[in-house]
Amino acid sequence: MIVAHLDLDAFFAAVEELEDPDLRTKPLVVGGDPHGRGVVATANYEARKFGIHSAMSCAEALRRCPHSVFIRPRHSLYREYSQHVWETVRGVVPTVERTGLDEGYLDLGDVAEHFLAAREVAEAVKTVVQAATSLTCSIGVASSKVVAKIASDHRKPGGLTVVPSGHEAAFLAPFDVRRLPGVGPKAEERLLAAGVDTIGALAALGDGELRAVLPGSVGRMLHERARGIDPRGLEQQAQRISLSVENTFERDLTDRGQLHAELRRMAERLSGALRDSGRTARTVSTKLRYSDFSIRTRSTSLRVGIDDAEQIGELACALLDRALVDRPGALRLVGVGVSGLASHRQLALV
DNA sequence: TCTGGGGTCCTTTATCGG
DNA sequence: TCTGCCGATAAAGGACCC
Repeated sequence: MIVAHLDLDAFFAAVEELEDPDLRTKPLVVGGDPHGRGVVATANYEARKFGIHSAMSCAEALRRCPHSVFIRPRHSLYREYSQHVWETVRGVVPTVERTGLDEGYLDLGDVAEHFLAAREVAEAVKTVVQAATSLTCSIGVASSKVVAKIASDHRKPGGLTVVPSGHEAAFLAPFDVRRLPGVGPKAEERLLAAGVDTIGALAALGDGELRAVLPGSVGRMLHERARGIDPRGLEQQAQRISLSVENTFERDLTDRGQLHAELRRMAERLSGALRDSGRTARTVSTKLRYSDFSIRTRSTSLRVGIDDAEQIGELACALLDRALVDRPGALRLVGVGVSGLASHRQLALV
């Protein structure tokens, strides 16, 4: 297997720069309101010089660089650019698995029989993407998804990193363990506490130590990936299995009338999305986030699918009330989700 | 005054019928 | 009647990703 991971550089910010070239020389933050509770979605490289990065609160970003330009994300615009990018990529490499608007895997085994040829194909992809969209990307090429993904991030922006087969473990070894996909804040904390700070150190762990630090199937999988072993192939684009809407309030809310009104607005949006796609949902879930950031969810399933805003809203409000009886308190966020989706016309009995 | 919004997948626990 | 146990399914929570 020869697979490439392609990642568009600072995608949202790069698109905004194309739309308004004056932004190119300025620190740019695409995200929420810097005076509210938003976080940074993407910062351009000018802003990153000030230590601003994704997931940072916008208030913090403003503090670090008071003359930053803040822009709200324009997702439909990014979708258009993304579509153009991936159409262009498919012109060179037909088998592609998109994993986000701005990233995906390319099957180079289809078009190159060795890593030397794969490098040239990857160069060609970068060139055509830049020519077609003026966007730059970084690409990693390797024998597995996990190695390709880390390689694409290795030399950003605009980088190309090829890891020939046989060199996977040595390539991965020096990186911080947090760089391994699947290691989030929790796993990182456990690993660091056990003195495991690099991917190489994780790879070198014995079975017993591994089970003590990261028990279960997650631990085994991460241990394998740390050695560059990753059996995943490219997948077909999967169907959506859930839809949800959520909103964080400017200030925490306790008023049930206001909360219900918010849920009903969200139900309207979900109903619209369901109807637009000709689907119904069997399960409705309500999510609550309290002032202390803890999360509760309540869900209920019906025997038949629904797409009606009234019904979804009614159920969502009832679930909220139930949750608030179990645990009263001020809420900073509520959300509604639907799952158990089925297509209208082809009610396939399984 | 920290900490978004959209998702997926996995694990644990509760519940129910046999 | 009481008590496991098994398997299925729903509900809830948690971790993670972009």
